[in-house]
Amino acid sequence: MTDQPSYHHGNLRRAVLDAAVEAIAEQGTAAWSLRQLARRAGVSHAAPAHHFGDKAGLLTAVAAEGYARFADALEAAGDDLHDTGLAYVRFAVEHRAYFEVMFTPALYRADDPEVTAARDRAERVLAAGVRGLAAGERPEDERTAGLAAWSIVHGFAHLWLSGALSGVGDDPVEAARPVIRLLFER
Amino acid sequence: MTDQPSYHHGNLRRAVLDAAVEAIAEQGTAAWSLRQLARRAGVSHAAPAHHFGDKAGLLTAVAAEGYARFADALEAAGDDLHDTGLAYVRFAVEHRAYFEVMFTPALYRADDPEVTAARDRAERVLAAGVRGLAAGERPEDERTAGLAAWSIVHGFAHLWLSGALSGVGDDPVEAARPVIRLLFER
DNA sequence: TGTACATCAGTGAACGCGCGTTCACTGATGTAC
DNA sequence: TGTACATCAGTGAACGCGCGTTCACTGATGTAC
Repeated sequence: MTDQPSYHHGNLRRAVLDAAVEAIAEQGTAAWSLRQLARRAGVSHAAPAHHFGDKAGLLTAVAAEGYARFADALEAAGDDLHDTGLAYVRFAVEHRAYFEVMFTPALYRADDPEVTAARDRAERVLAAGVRGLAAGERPEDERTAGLAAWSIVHGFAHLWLSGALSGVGDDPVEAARPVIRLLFER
Repeated sequence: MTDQPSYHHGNLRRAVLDAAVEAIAEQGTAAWSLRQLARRAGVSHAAPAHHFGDKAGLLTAVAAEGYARFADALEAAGDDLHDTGLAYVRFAVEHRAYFEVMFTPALYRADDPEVTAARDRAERVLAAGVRGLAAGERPEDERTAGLAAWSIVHGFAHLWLSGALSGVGDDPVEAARPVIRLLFER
């Protein structure tokens, strides 16, 4: 996340992170090695370990960056919970590598402070959206509404990523629109 | 799936499958090898490959068995879509290894006939539940209702498995109840 | 401005290890006569 | 019922390979004087 310019060969940290995201998007979260990433990034095979320690360290950086970008995307969607929901689905689809790592905590150190800070920020954006919509309801109803909203967008996104929604067309964000509307506009 | 009694050492195929499910539940879908499974099952290291060919073959068998058990669980829940939804969440929580493999098609051969047959059966149960509930509505509304129902239970289950719903208590099935109710009973 | 030194990102050869795969084999079961 | 043979699930030694890790190094940059 610190994104310092590196000394000898441009920004190696950035290059390795990008290679990781690329490899995960192509091959999933399992089928890659630090050496493969180094080859992809055009650096020595020892460089990734030098920067990140091990795979979990690298994936922790991916998760932290992912949650930060995710929070940015949700914030940019504005105050309407529908739009926040669509932004949630759009992020998952457009950044599937980040999304898959973020929601597979067995892969990384989920208690890393940078990760928890970025994740908390994303959750605060979602919670604010729900509060705006369920204002005046009883606290437990607001909580249920929040869980329902989170579940429906997350479920839609994950089902689409897993290929289960093949009959839904090639624009998952548009396909999500009536589904999200159904939850709150009746 | 065929579950034939094996010749020399009891049911080796079954033993390897059980070891795989156990290992995946403990360590995730990535951090295991065929040799490790063989050790866990107490068989020679060549046995898993003998039966399943490779990791993808083994995971294809896990996915097929998972979808079959999943369809059984949904069928057993009866005609009420709420109960089907709760059964969906319960299956994910109680059989997380199967569930995670099933919805990560990059891990296995998703076009395997046994897999597609079991998956189609599960989807038919879900579709029937939605039809019972959305009867008389326009086709596209029924489709939207089906997507919404599937998304909300899948999202809740996946969020819980990923540890994101830590504030929800230790009984995810009970916690899912009001969330599912919110979708259809207003 | 110039020189000498310290720092440290990144290198690359070397290592030991667990992996998947191969392959000749063993031995229990099923079948033919 | 007994014998001889075929089948094939499962074994275990051996292989070559890519992996993560170590470690002495290189060389560009930053700093002190």
